[in-house]
Parts: sequence; C-alpha cells; structure tokens
Amino acid sequence: MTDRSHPAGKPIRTAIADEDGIDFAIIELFFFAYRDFTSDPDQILADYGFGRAHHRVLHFVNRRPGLTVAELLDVLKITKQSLARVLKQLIDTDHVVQLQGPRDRRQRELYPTARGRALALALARPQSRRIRAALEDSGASERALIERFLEAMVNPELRAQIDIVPAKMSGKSHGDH
Amino acid sequence: MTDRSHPAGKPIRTAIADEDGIDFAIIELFFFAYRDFTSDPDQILADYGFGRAHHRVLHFVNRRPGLTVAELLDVLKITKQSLARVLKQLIDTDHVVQLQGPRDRRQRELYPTARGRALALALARPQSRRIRAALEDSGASERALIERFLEAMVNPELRAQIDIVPAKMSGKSHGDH
DNA sequence: AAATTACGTCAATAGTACTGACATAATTTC
DNA sequence: GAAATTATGTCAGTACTATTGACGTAATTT
Repeated sequence: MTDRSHPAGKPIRTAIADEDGIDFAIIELFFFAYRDFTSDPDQILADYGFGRAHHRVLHFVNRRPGLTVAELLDVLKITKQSLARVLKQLIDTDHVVQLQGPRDRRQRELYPTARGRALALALARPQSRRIRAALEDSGASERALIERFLEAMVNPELRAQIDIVPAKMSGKSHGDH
Repeated sequence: MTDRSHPAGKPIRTAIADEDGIDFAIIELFFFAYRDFTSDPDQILADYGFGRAHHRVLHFVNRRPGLTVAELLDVLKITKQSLARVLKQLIDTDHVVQLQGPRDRRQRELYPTARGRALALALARPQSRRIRAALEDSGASERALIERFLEAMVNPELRAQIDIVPAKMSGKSHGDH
C-alpha cells in the first residue's frame, strides 16, 4: 500500500482552508443540507418502491398540473428515456393520469390523482418542517432572504422555470421584473 | 391512453399551492439551486472520466487530510463498496495517496497529492463563484445568515461532522455552543 | 490464543441516468 | 392532399452510483 508503482505524489497534510477566496464552508454546508433534506422523503418513497426520480415527477405534476411531458423533461433536465419508466410507474400506480392535450392531441397533459396529491403532500411535509425549523434556528423571519439567495443560485437562463409557479406569492419581486 | 384499465383516479387540475402551510416555494428552489450548483463541477469531472462521487471524496480528503476510510464512509453516508472503486481510481490517477495510520497500522489515512488539491480547487472555483454572485444578488453581507440556515438544515446529530472543519472561521457561533 | 477492528475485494443487484435509433399519431407546411 | 415537423413512446445498449452479503487479511485488543 505504501509501495506504489507511481511517479510518487507526496501527501499534502494541510487542510485546504478557504484559500484563494474559495468558500468551502458554504460549499460543504450545501452538500450536507441537501443530503439531509432529501433523506426525509427517501424513507417514505422506499415504502412505495419509489426513488428520488418519482418524487421529482410527483412534485412538479402537483405544482403545475397539466404540464406536458416535454415541459417536464425540460424542468427536470433529464432525457425522455429516464423519465419513461418513472412516469409509467406513477401512472400504473394511479398517482398520475395523462389526458390528451385539448389543443394539440399529441400532447399528454399530466395531472395528479387524489392519491398522487396525498403522496406529494406526505413527501413535502417533513421537508417543509425541516425548512421551518431551520428558519427559526437561524434567525427566523429571513425567509425572503433565503428564498432570494436560493433563486440567485439558479442559472439565470433557467429562472423562468421557477417563475411558472402557481402564483399565490403576493408581493414578491419576481414574476415580471 | 385515456382508456385505462384502472379504478379511475380523477385528475386534479388545481396546483398544490402552499396549502397546509407547506413551503413548496423553498422546497422547489432548493432543488433547482442544488441542481445547478452541482452542474458546474460535473462538466469538469467529465473530462477526467470522474463523477460526482469522485468530487465528494476529493473534497473531503482535501478538507480533512489524514481522515481514514471509515471516517470518510461516515461523512459520505455510503457503503464501503461504493467508495472502493471511486477511491481506487483517485489513487491510481495520483489524486489521493494512502498512508498507514501511525498509531493503528490497519488504518489508511487519506491525503491529497498536489494534483488532487489542484483538481479540488478547480472544482470548487465555479461553485464558490456562484455562491458569491448569489450572495451579492440577494442582499449580500448576509453570508453568516445563509451559513446558519444551511447548518440548521443538517440533522442535529450529524452536525458534528461539520464542526470538524479545519477551523479558520474566526468568531463563528458554532463549534461549542 | 481468541475476538474484534479496519480495510479490501468479490458477486450479484438496483436505480437513475445516458445516447441513438425507430415507430406512431397529430399537426403544420407546402 | 402530400410532405415535413412535432410530441410522445419504446427499444437496445451502456455507465455511474449505489446497495447487501460474504469472505479474507492484517493488526489490535481482550
């Protein structure tokens, strides 16, 4: 093990710190935060034999009922083939239904069923609880700031996807700035 | 397609909104933010034939030089077998070296090489740039608040992992509160 | 000497993703 | 109306990351 047939490569024993002005602290926190954020729903999904991909589909079908397959692919940034199996399972288990597009009959509009909505809520509940607790722990009332920060982390050209939300957010600064 | 051999399941046409006090807005933003946050290094990694798993190992070996295999497994929350291939590749490509543990010779202490450090920096650079831009866009100066929020999103019992950072963070409120 | 620990490895499997190709139906264009 | 395009579905083959379980080896502890 200590004998390697390599050119060598001496071990660096100092930690990387925040050198070069690189924000390792937040990079790392973002990793841990997301890891635990997704762990809650993962547990529930396991009971259904579902994975994280099912969750994402379920989430967006509930958030934007009637979105088409193409729109969903665009939001998730995955390929048709990756979506296919997951979507099929959700349809077979009666969590999602497809309706023919009214204008364009080639399109499949995706809607949640009552069951699909219930599962989406069940998955979102622990995540929302975690967010609320984190907001309280970290100085609370700064929800808007966290929201703006996360939005600013998204690629500018993709922020349009976020703005297609079902509104309800009253006096927010986005939507048509 | 409209003909399903199912009990039915009527389509729900209304968006899920923030009903039940569930914070869908931030749940969704967190997904988008993390998706784009990881997309930067993914591009670089592809050039090396590496994946996200290599990045994570590289990151932690640079952040906590000398950590053992068992410690790494604990931080990453993956199994030995998942780590094995990834770690082997990083060692074979001279990004990481193993040294026998000084006290316990069964242990393998992991250290980055110069090459491994350079790659870790290259991967972190665009992420740090994105974070900085997001902080500026979203009201700036609130770095500490974002940091606290993210930390509060981590499972309490796992926050110990975060506190093993190489210090350097001067007057922060964590570490021994 | 025996049990435990740290690590490595092998076999088998799963979930999520990919590219590329091809088929079908519906719409749009000419 | 015929041709091109679009939306979707599907098939084949592959890759990466992850899983569980079993087994082996060396080193440490009991």
